[in-house]
Amino acid sequence: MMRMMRVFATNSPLSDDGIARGLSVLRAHVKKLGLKSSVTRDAVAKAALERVGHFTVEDLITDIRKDSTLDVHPATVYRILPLLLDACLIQHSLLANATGARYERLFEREHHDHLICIRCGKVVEFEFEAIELLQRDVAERLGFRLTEHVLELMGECASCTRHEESR
Amino acid sequence: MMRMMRVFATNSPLSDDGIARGLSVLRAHVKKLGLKSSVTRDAVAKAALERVGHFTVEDLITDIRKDSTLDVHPATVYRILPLLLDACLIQHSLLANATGARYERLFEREHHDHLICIRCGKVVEFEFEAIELLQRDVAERLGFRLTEHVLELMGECASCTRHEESR
DNA sequence: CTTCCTGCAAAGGCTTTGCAAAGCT
DNA sequence: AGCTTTGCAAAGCCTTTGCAGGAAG
Repeated sequence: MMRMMRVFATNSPLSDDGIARGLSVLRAHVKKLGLKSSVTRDAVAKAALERVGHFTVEDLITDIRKDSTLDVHPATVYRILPLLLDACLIQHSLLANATGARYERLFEREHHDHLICIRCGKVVEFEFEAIELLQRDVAERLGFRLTEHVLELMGECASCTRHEESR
Repeated sequence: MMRMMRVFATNSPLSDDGIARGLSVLRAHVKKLGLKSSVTRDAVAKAALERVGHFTVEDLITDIRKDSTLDVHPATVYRILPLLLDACLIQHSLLANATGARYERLFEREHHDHLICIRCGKVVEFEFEAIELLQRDVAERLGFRLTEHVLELMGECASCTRHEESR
């Protein structure tokens, strides 16, 4: 009962080994589809796996440019992302009010939901088992086989509330 | 305990009186901002209030064209929607995987979350108080003042599951 | 009569697509 | 050699913005 809610105040980076495992998963997935691995695909996957929080297509391109001499075209990233999604390396994350698609790493991470500060944009990740259970309960009662869910809580974080008061 | 979960299998239409009340709210809101009412604004608001489920900008334009001789330009609708949001007549609804912005009526409706069939797209609306309570609990524990939330459950509905089995 | 609203057209993001050149196996 | 992948440019959506004419108070 004590560990029902876990809080990931900071989303931790994936280890080098983890990144290597992720790349293997992608290569295997690509091969299974009868497609080919490539330097570009690996670079995009690596950039995505290295990212700590939520990211955009542009973030990936910037990162890749920073630590290699590659300059990957946006269109190419848009073509590679479905592969990463398919291979379960990343997932969509639809942070409300954000323009453009956001993603986040899924590989070797626990499921979590989001608590977003509407003032400063800070994102706290959490998992609350009781909520998960109730969600399954609702779906079942309504005759659905639950496969996925999105839960985003929006509000004002403690420090933003404080700053407001002191004004 | 018996009424903890309410299910709105069908989202019911707003009565004519309700629509009239909605329009009054909009007019008052517009006046408060020092702006002007107009035939176009009323038409957009009426179309939005009459809508039963989730809708897009294009839906509204189509509806207006259908029951009046007005032909409202998209740019105009995009300029009117913030007013409706502000006046709490409608709210954003970010059904995952949908392209383009979606809205739904908020005026004279209860809060609800969504259960979406990933096969046929059916949307069931529900409210589960226990989940709401836990959400507030999470936010509080993490120092947030909760103002809003989005919960969407995705899965396969009973009839889609049946059809699958019989294939 | 003054101010705001609307339609139109153009411009802005983000994303997708067609094509030819480059890269793998 | 035969295939996939990539970069580029163009096109596609959805949405926003500037402007001039029209409506509201």
